[in-house]
Amino acid sequence: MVTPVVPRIVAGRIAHCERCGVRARSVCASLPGNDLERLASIAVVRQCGPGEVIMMEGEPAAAYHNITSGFVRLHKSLPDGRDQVTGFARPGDFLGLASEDNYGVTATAIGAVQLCRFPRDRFRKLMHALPSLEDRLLAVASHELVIAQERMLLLGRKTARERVASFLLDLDSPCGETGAILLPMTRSDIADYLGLTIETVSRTLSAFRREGRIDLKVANQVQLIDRNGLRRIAEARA
Amino acid sequence: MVTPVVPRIVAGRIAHCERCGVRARSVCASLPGNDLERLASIAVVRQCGPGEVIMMEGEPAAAYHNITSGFVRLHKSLPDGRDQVTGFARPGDFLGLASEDNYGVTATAIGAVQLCRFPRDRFRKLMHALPSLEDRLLAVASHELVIAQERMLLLGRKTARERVASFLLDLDSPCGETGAILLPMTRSDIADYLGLTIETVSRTLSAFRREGRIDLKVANQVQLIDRNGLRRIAEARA
DNA sequence: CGCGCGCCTTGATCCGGGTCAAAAGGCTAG
DNA sequence: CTAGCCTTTTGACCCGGATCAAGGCGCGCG
Repeated sequence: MVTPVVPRIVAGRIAHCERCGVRARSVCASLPGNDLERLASIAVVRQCGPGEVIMMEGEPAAAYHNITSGFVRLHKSLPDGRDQVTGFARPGDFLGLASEDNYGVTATAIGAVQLCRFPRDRFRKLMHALPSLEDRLLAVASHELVIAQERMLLLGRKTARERVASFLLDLDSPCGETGAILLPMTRSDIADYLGLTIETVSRTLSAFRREGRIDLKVANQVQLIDRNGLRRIAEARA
Repeated sequence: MVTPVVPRIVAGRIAHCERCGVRARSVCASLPGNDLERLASIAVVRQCGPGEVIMMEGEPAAAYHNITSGFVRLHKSLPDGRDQVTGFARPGDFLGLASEDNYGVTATAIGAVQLCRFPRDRFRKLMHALPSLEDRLLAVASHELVIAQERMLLLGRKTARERVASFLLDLDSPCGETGAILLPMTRSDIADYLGLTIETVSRTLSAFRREGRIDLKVANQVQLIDRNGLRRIAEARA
């Protein structure tokens, strides 16, 4: 599944990340052009099919990845099958920061995914040679930590309604498009992300619809109507 | 509360961090001696009394800190008073990585705390000048991310018994001493850390005692007896 | 076109842990 | 030593969300 390609093509793919705006979780965004080229020179393109494991919790952290297209589910599991999704990653996002010698989470492709794969040793060597890259990594890691702590508050202290409202608003902010939010993940992914069951997620979404806060055209397409109401629910101000 | 001191003294305090072994969360540990001195040159010593706020969630991230002595509680709150402790920090630990322009969490002193305070701008300038420091920061941030994701699994998917068992084992590993674990934090801190109530924490500890897995001499002093049993409970293997 | 198979929704019931209440230590001041 | 206060423990009850169990719906495929 790992196909070496000529640097030029990969550079194009990495540069592509920049087009979706400077994303807080993107390492490539806002890197100088020649640093991007150096990065491209050590990258190989990797294609993954739906459900394919990109990296596995506990295995040696052999590489970092940058998502070119598709969505990725990051998660940890308990031996009895209980699953906690720690995050979703989108095009432009960087994978592998939450690793020491071994990967800390499993990354699974949702649908088809294309990535740039950076072998660990070569990447780290390059990181030491490129200060702007190391800076960017530290900034992304700090951002991820802030997000992670927000999620601890959600998982430890929020009710089901508060969790689902927070989730909808989180999806709303980053890339507002036609107005409707597309959910690339299943109810099961959402439930595992929010520390709930699929039934509770479904029931809560139905309740929000009944209350006129959202519109559910199709199961994976949500229109936010009463953003202020959702915000009040998410922040427990009501 | 911020007292400027001559660099020499501060250097001593920072170097002191190294004595408690190379801790994964310590930025100073394993830094070259002259880098430590450079660090010391921009530091001021800060003393905090019990309950004093070291940094406040949402406020401009004006400084980083390194703990010289005492314990610190890191937490986030909801408007209605619900509180989630995102972590505890010990001597040698570095505070402020989970911040972008503003602090992401509140840090409160548990008991008396002494810190080295590094003004943000000067610290960041120094970081760019000292590659070993930036490397270390990235390593600590990666470690924190791994920990954070472990905690998401705990908060999102584990039962009360599993949470308390995990907590006891986490405290056991880092600095094993006489055998008994000293809990510097209150039941309320533990509950807010584990996403439970004080009653549930207390009940679960009592249950573990009744089952012969731990011994509770005093409320804040726990002796682990059946580590394997606790491990089985924590990892949901039984 | 209809059948089968996932995914999602809805309903009924159950239970882990929250809430409310009170008793038991433990610590400090007098 | 005793009073007062705060933290922890224990008990009784309750509720939000999990679990168990049917349906509904959309989609690909024969």
